Amino acid sequence: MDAKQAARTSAQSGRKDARRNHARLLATARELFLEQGADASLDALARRAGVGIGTLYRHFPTRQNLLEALLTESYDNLSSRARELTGSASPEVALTTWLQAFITEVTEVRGMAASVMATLRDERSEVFTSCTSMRAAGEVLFREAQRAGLIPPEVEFLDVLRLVGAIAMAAEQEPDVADRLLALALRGLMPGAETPVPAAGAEARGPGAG
Amino acid sequence: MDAKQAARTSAQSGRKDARRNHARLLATARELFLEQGADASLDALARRAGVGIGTLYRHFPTRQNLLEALLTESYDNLSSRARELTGSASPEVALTTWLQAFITEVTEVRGMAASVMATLRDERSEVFTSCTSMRAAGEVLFREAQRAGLIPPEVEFLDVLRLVGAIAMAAEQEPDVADRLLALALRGLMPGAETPVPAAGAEARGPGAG
DNA sequence: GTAGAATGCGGAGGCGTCCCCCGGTACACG
DNA sequence: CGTGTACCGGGGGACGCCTCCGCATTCTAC
Repeated sequence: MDAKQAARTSAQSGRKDARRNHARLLATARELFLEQGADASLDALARRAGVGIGTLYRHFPTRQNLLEALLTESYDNLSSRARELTGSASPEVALTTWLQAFITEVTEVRGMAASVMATLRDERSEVFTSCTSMRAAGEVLFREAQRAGLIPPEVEFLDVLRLVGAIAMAAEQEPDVADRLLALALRGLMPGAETPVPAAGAEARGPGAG
Repeated sequence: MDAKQAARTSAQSGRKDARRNHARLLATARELFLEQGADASLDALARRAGVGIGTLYRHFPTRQNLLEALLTESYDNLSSRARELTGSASPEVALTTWLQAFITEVTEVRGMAASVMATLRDERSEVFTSCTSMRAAGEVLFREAQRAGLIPPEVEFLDVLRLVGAIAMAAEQEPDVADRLLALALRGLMPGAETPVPAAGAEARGPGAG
């Protein structure tokens, strides 16, 4: 039985104590991680939840497992948020508002943004379903903005999420820069430039510039 | 004696063995962190450097201290890189090339980007001098691009560094997205939009979008 | 209600890491 | 060459991670 199934199994197990402990651990984890960040001691978590350490590890064999369970809730929040914003008269405001919400949600627990970045690319993750839903819901907003001519057609939504996720990682250390960085990312540093970025190999003095 | 002074003292101490151990530790740290990331075991570092663990902690009381010492070298590299690129016929290529170099340099050691973000804001840091030089050298490139009309005048260079640092943090997990994210950040998601980003409080459905 | 089986619980303990601390030692200085 | 000082080394306590297994609780069948 792998980690993924372990978590799922105990969530649906017929035994009452197992379900209760599962719920208790999840709630306590959210509380503790909010206070201390995603690297809080798991021993402390078990203690605070009033549960043996063995029980914690049976329900969530890895810390990542625990984070992903919490992440699921965040993704679901963001999904409904996106649906609320869909069809807005201003696709621009809708998308930027949602991206702000993304950052806020993900920044709440210090260290969570890294997990977000991980789940964005890992298709085998426990949270893949929630993550996909969120991506789909957000992409609707994105397409609306694109249809309105606000976003160049060749931009990929996944890259946008990655960029905003990167901003969230930075914002965990310095919360007040989140808005400015998001604004900068949206407008672009060099909006008018023709060459988006030179080829990665072009580390020399610059083609045709010497 | 605080951590900052401890490191500085041993770097300049009259004693030969102290200087030798300092240099040895620094070289070994670079080697080990390149291999294993910035969270490699410090016991292992001392062992590999052929030095007692106590010596390591006297020279570098915290892991952050060690990272910052390495960071100094990176910052110095980036400074000279910027100076090489200054005055290029294409300010656009010069700046983007330098920003790429920034990401490459900072991504080399897994976990370093977080320290970079930290030193960008901490004026009391051991590396503040190097960091400031680098910022100044980079800002010359930035101003050239601004003078060429490539960058809106109200953009702040520090925010650019923060954004690129954020991309670097993300790129540590997924190196191949660095170029795409940088390109996206340079052009902007919504280059033509008028409202850069709604006020942080505007979490409602969207003004006038009722 | 009861007995047996299945499943989950709990925490001791092994391991690795971090970091403090102090007895001993090598070096600078006269 | 002698002396004091600053540095060296590593033992050891504290803590966190995770495994393992005897015991308790819950479920199921009758």
